[in-house]
Amino acid sequence: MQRLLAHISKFVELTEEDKETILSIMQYQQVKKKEYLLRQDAVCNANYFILKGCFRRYYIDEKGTEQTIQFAIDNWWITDYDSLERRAPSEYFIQAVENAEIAVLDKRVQEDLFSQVPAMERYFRLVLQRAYAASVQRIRYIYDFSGEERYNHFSNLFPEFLQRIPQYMLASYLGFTPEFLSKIRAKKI
Amino acid sequence: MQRLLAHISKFVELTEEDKETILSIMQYQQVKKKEYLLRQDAVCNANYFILKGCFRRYYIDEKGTEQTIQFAIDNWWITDYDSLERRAPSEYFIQAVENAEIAVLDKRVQEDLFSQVPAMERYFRLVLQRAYAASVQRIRYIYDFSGEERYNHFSNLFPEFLQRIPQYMLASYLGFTPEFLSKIRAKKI
DNA sequence: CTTAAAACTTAATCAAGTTCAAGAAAAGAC
DNA sequence: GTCTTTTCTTGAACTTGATTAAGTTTTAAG
Repeated sequence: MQRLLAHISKFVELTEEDKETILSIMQYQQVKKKEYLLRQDAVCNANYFILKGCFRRYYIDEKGTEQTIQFAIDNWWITDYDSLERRAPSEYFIQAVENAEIAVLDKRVQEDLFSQVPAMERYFRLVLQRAYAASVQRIRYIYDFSGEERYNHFSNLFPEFLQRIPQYMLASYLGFTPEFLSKIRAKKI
Repeated sequence: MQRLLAHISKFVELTEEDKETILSIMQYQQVKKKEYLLRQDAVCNANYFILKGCFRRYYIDEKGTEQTIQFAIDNWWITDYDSLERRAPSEYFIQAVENAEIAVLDKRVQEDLFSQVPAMERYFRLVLQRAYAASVQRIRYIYDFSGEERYNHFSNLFPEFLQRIPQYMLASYLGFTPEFLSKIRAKKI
């Protein structure tokens, strides 16, 4: 859980008391590969901070294919904010891509955390600001670059990551089919 | 400026004192069509709330073409969070698409606002949560639907909007060329 | 009212990526 | 270790949308 406190401390100042409050309100949890934190049609009940490992958020499209819309690794939060906030059934699955350790912030105690540690409100504002900017940047990548260019860019940024995830997950994340990814890779060799 | 207070009040509770503080810190401003709030290579100095009118955020791609990455209308905020927060030169232009009225939150007084009205920190957290969810949803639209489907969806959601903006701006926002938009429209008639 | 600039249309050609289908390789389960 | 399931590959036919270039319409300016 020290990773979580370290991450928060990069954005806001925390007293020792704040740290204890955070640790008392959030839950440490181990998650096995392929386990779910959220399934389609369920209401999302928590925000999850990844201490170690990798998760993905995906949905099933009209053709019945899984489409990965987000990957999250160490030091990222993953949730469905829309379902979490509106208490509405989610369209998404959140699944562990590999064995992982997480810190859980349950919706029912989220408000307690904000009132006891007001700095956390600021922390989430800053984290969301980054997430929003990254998401807009991703739209720009989709518009500006071809599938092959996006693959090259991704594999340069996260070379070790390529080994950890199945190609069909990466293909849908990058916005093309697994067959096309296969062809891109064939070209390199 | 009452529109701004009304919008904030939808997310958090404000006392009369809070309202006065907000009004004293934020600046009302009129903007003419085609005027800029931000230009490429400048550092973004404020977050802008649109009281009335329409703005767009765009960049110039390698081919020298303007690509509109965001539209913002009444009751939305527009800025470049990345430039604003990191104090780095922006890659974007923010321009009025039509005559507009805005409320300006200057970066230099933003912290004063948050310390005097802590509810604003929460308000921005909630606004950013929505903006982030909307941006991810947009990626999903790009992946799931064809250009024609995205145009139909947009024109059903914002029929009056189609009349207000030039087609080349909409085409780049939806992720295709003006020529292609022209073809889609020709098919309908 | 006239002219220039900005925005839009049309059509032919081309490239990027999908679909479908079949087979090969890797990874888990027993 | 073998069997089953999951993941990856290959190729042919097809679709969507980009590009280029010329012409038309609309808007704004003097």
